[in-house]
Amino acid sequence: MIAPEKIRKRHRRPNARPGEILEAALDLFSERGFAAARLEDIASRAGLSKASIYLYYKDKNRLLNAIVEAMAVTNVLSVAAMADSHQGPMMPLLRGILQHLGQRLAQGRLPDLIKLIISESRAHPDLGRLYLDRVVNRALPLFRKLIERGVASGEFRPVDADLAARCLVGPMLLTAVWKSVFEPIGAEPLDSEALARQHADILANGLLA
Amino acid sequence: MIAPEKIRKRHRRPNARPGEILEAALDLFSERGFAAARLEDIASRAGLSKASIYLYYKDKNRLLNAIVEAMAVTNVLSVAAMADSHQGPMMPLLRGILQHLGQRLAQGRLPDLIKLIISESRAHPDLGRLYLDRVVNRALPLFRKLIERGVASGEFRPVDADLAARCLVGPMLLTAVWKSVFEPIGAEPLDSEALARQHADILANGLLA
Amino acid sequence: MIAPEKIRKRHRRPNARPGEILEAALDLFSERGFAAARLEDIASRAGLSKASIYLYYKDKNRLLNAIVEAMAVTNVLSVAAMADSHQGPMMPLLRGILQHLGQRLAQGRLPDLIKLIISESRAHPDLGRLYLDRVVNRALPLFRKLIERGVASGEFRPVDADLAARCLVGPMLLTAVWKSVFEPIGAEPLDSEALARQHADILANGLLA
Amino acid sequence: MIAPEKIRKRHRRPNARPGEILEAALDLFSERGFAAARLEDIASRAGLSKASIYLYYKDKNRLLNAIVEAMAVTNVLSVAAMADSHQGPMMPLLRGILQHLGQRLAQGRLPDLIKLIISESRAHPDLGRLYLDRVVNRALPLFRKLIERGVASGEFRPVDADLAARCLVGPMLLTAVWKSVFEPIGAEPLDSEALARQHADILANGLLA
DNA sequence: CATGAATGAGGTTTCATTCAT
DNA sequence: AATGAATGAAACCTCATTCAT
Repeated sequence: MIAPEKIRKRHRRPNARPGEILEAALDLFSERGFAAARLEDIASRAGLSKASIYLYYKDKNRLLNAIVEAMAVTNVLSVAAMADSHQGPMMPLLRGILQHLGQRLAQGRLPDLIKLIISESRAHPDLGRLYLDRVVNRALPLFRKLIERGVASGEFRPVDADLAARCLVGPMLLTAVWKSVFEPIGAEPLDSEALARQHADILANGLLA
Repeated sequence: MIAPEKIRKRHRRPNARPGEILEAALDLFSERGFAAARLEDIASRAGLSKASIYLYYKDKNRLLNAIVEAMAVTNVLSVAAMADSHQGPMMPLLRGILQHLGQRLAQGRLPDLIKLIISESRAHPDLGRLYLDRVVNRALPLFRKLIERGVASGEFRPVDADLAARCLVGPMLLTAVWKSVFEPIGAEPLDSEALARQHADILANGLLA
Repeated sequence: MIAPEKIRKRHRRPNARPGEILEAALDLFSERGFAAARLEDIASRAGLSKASIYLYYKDKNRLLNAIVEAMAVTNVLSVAAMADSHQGPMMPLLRGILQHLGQRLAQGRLPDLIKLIISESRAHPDLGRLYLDRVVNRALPLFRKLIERGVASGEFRPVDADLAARCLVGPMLLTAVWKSVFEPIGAEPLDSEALARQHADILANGLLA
Repeated sequence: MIAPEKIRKRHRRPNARPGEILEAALDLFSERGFAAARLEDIASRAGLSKASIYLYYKDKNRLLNAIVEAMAVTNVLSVAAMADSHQGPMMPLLRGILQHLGQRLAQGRLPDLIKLIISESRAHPDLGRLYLDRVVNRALPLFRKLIERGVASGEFRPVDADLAARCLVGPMLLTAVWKSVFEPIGAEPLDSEALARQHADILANGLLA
């Protein structure tokens, strides 16, 4: 029952610092853009001084990279785990994956991360390629293989698996963009889980009656 | 005996200047991001001096707005025109629209424009809302109505038209992002027209055999 | 009879600017040391704004290099010219050279330049080697050859010409240091021309009666 | 069973710490210049932490002063001792003094100390005046008096004793600068004892045959 | 219409110094 | 006695913007 404001500004939870900084940085980078975000604002949102950031990250660019390194892998891993442990027809698995992504898009920082990648990859190619290697080029082949499996087993019609994988991902990307770009400027919120369900439905059965 | 290119530089297509500046600005803004793009680089790519940009645009922000104002509307208009002049079942129309978008994504500056919007809307909400009003909030309802029509006529299964419209758009957005973000940093090119076709196929018939 | 303050801050004597900046920079660099000298102070002493310095010199280091490049060569050249055009015994020439150096040390910026070189060469090895190549390694051999000639002709006793050359230069260096280091903090002024004369006298005849 | 070097680190020659810090500081100050030298580097070279320096010296400036205070006096004292205990003609004494200085310049930190004084006296006038009072204004009069004695006894020709004293010192200064400034950036080493001998020779007999 | 020159404002980064342990 | 962590202050450098020609 210690009064929390008694906790010192200095030496406070030293192990939590890096993560707090990353959170604040992702906030500011996705709000203002990397170049326009001020280290000072990041610092004050993370509850420390501008100079202290440099104790944890060598410079602004490293901070950017650290965000991606810290956050990028998780989502692919969880999807891969779902796929690995799956038996039986593909469609229920795809439905499950979409539902899972719908949830992550609804709750966490994934939309902001995706927006950040889109915004900064050109100007920071290393960053972009990191994401390409660790996420995109893992996730797309994973989806592609699931679809190929479905086609091979006769569950799916013979589609181009790579293109179909992108059709699968597209609406998820749209959701991420909607939540990170348009909702903050006043667009009406999007129910990402409902969209994931509807998308799974169309994906399975098509529009035609 | 004046060197002819001297004449050209000064008196050349005087009305083309603004457009050239916008092209150069879109180049630089999508390469570096708005904040990191230097007016001087834009100027030199447009073939004039930094100070001269101010003869055409009051400041850097106006330049950004001008890009969106100049380029945003076109695509919606063409899609709307296709919809207006259409008779008969919906699916062929949707297929045509997707094919049309696939082409525009393959050729023009549309991917860069979309990337720019995604990147800068948060920091420039006016810009974002402009795009939301003029493009997003025109295009999505348009698609929604087409789908509603299909549902009403019994051509389509009873789907949530708004969500379905987003499922329709998602892969097109993914294509734009791929072309403006990942291809420039080394990802393998994406055939946007093939993807549009595959997408139309899945949209119509679903994956299931 | 034009009021001088009517002269515009902008666009004034554009060709004189680089030199004015170098003068001001040498002032501040030798007063405070390179690292401690503030660009802003240099700018204000040169009569322009901090940012304008960057129109002429890429950064602080280039400014430092430019000083040495601009000022270093002159003195060696004038000494070399005296040596080239000389006939007859060596001692009068050496006397003339010392007298010449005594004058330059009394009037110009040479002491400050030398102090700058001494102070900054370690931290800026390129700078030091530039001076070593362009000045030291030209001047010392030049003196050495004059002494060797005197020894060969029998005018001088058989001395080690290289060491003797350094004995010749030593008091001039001391003068430079005295004027740039000790006079500014209150030491009594040194008559560099008298010292040059006395030095020439001792050099010729020695102390012994 | 405590690792012995642990004991050492903590309890090792507790009184040696200040001196070790001064050595490290002189290293860094003469390598980088006072302003550019980082306390952290000094600390790590002295084998302790940045904050610990403050246990021994109040701030960076005191550290600088301490160097001069600790090291400056020694050399004058030893020279004065030589002079006091001397009998007979002056020239052998001068020769001995030069030889002695030649040795100190070859072995110890004297060149770096002199370079430091030259570099920092302007920006730290107290430091400069300290050196002026304790060293320069003791050493020069000392030499002057020796020369005056020689002149009075008829051993030396009638020279200006003050200027001659500076001629005596000049080559020693040159040696110090050479060793602290030019050798570290690649100039060929100078044999300070040989130079001292040659200098004594010229000083005694002059160049002329 | 066009631009070279100039600058004010602002951001990143560094570092001496302090504090709590 | 010793130090890891934290920060305020300051300096370099950049760049959108303006001015005079």
